[in-house]
Amino acid sequence: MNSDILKLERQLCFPLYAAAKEVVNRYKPFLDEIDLTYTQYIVMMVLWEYKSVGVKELGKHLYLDSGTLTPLLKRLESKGFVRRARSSEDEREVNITITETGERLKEKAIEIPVQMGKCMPLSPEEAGTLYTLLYKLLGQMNCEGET
Amino acid sequence: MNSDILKLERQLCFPLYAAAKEVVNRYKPFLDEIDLTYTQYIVMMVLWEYKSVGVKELGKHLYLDSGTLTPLLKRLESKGFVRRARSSEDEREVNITITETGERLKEKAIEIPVQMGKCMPLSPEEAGTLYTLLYKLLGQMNCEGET
DNA sequence: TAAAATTTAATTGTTTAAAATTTATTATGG
DNA sequence: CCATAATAAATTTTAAACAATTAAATTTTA
Repeated sequence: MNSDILKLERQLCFPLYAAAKEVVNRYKPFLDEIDLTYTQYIVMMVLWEYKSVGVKELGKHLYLDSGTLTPLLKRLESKGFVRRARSSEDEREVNITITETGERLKEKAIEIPVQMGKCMPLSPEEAGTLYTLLYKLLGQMNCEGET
Repeated sequence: MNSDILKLERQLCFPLYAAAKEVVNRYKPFLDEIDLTYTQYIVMMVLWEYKSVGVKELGKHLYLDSGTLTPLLKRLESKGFVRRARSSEDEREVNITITETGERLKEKAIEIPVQMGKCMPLSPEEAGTLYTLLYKLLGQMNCEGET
């Protein structure tokens, strides 16, 4: 009757799931100030870096698909941070381009990682280890080969 | 112009957020077989261990509130895995009790952590380190004292 | 004891997330 | 050239998550 296997505290998935939620929650007060949700924030991060990307490409960066991105990008567009336009070369593609307003948002956002860093109860070495392990997990997880 | 700070690959939050989603996704094919979502699965884990808990207590275990749990528990009840009943001592409280059907589900679920373990591209030591760091993060995160 | 404060779930509204389907466009094989 | 494949985004559906509010019950306190 080895049913300890199913205890919550034996799972690795649970602290991962819970910690991710908690961290996203800690961002909330800071993100509220610039009128972004966490997911909108990471979309903006990609745009601050690349200025213009297709929805598909954006999804590849963020591990998200059009079902999540389409409505989210429409909200970002209605806030004026982003412009959506079908590509002229390939009309199946929609290009997302950052606006001037979106660019200016970056100046306010720059403080967020700084503030959040202060909340992290991990040493730089621990944070580095965590980062490495998470990317290893993210990149190599495999239950009967896919994507 | 130090704007590298806002690059996606400089963030710790992002691999955490993305890895959590990926891991939950990997559970899906296994959980589909026993007709549970991931969140329903962790609720059942608590119930397999404690048999009966209040909504409040359940939320404390899982870092969830009644806004998430109430509809989820109603779904579990309609599947027959759980019974909901107001406490007679304190009628504000709702007690969640596992049913016989819910108990039997455990026998099928027992294979899931075993299967998932095989997908983990981490050594036992790495998994242990990750586990420790995640719980440290979960327990000690603090941006101007709260909960 | 009566009123105020607190606690507990439930409800409502918004956003995120993924699967499945649909629609439009582009690429390709015969 | 055309029928068919494949691709890209959008839409729909179901579920989760959280904030804010409401409603009911219990405790505190005046």
